[in-house]
Amino acid sequence: MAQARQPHDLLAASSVRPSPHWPDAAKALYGPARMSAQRALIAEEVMAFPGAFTAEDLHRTVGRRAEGVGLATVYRALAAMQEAGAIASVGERDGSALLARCGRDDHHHHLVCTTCGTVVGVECPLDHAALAAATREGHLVTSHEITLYGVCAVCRDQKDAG
Amino acid sequence: MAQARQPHDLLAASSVRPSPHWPDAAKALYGPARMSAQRALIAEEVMAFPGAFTAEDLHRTVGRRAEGVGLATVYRALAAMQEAGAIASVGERDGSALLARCGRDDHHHHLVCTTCGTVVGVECPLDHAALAAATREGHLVTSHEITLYGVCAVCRDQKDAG
DNA sequence: TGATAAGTGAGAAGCGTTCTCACTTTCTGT
DNA sequence: ACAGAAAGTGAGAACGCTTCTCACTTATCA
Repeated sequence: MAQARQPHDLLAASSVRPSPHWPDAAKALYGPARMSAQRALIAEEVMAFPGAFTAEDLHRTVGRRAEGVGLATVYRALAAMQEAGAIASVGERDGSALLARCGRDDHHHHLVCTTCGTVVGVECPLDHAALAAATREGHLVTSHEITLYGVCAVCRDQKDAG
Repeated sequence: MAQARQPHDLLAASSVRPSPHWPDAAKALYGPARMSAQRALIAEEVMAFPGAFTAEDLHRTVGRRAEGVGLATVYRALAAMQEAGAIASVGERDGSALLARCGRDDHHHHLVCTTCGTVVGVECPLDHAALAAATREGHLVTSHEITLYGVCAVCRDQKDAG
C-alpha cells in the first residue's frame, strides 16, 4: 500500500511532457520560478476556473485529477503565481482568501459576480474629483483597495431568459 | 489566592456607577445589547483610540486598567458594537482585523493613515460615470468595498513642520 | 425581589495558512 | 549527458486569529 509519489502519474494526468518542456501557458503563470509536474497541473486547473476560487477549491479540483498533491504545494504554487502577478487576491469568502486569474498589469479592479463567482476586471472607477475632496481636507491618498460585487453579464442574461 | 472576579474593581477603574446607570456614551456603542462593567470599560477604551485598532490592541489597553478581562469578552463586545453599527471593519493588518469607531450611518468609506493609524471617514469617491462603463458591458454592480490609504492631515502637518 | 436571559473568564477548539523535515526533482554548468 | 546545487514536494506539526463551551455571575424586567 501507499505506493504513492510517482510523478509520472501526474504527468499522465496532465497534457504535459517530461522535464524542461512544460507548456508555455502553465509556465507563464509562475514567472521565473521552477516548474514541476504538480505545478503544471495546478496551473491547468487555475486556468480552467472561470472565476474566483479559494486555495481549498483549487486543492479539491486538482485532487480530482491526481491524488497526493499536498495542500502546502497548492499554497506554494499560489504564492509563486501571485509573486509573478498571474493571479490576484480579490477579496475573501468565509474567512478564506479569494483568488482569481488576472493577466492585466494595468491599474484596475475586480467585479466579483455574487451568482457564479466569475471575476471581471474593470477600470478603476474612482472619481478623482471626489478624491480631491479628501485632499482639500488635508489628507493625502496614496493608494486604495476596491472590490465591486454584483451580477456579471452572463448571469444577467440567464436571469432575463429564465 | 485567585480572589479575582470582583466587578467593583472594574467599576472603580472606570468612571462608572453601579447597575442601570451606565454612561450614555458607552451604552450607545452597544445598541440594544446588555451592559456590564467590562463593556463600559471596553467602550471607554474604544472611544479613547484615535484610529484603527485590532482586538489584540484593545485587549491590551483594557488590560492596563483592569486585570482579568478576557479576550473572548473583548471579541464579544466588539461583535456587539459592530452589530450596533458603532464600529466598522476597515481592513486588516498582519492577519488581524482592523476596526475603527465610526459614528456615521450614511454611505461612506475610510481613509486609513499609514503613518499613525487614524481612520477618517470620507465621501464615497466612486465615479458613477465610470461605474456605468461596467453596466454598459452588461454587468450589474450592486455593492462595493473601498478602503483608501494615505497620510492624514495631522501627519502631513507634522511632516511639513518637522 | 426573583426569574431569566445575557454576559463573563479560561481554556479548548476550529480554521486557514505557514513552517519543518527528509526526500525528490529540476535546472545549470561542465 | 551528468553531477551538484538549489528549489519543490508531502505529511503533518505549528501558528495566529477568532469562536465556542461550560459553569458561573450579573443585568434587566415583571
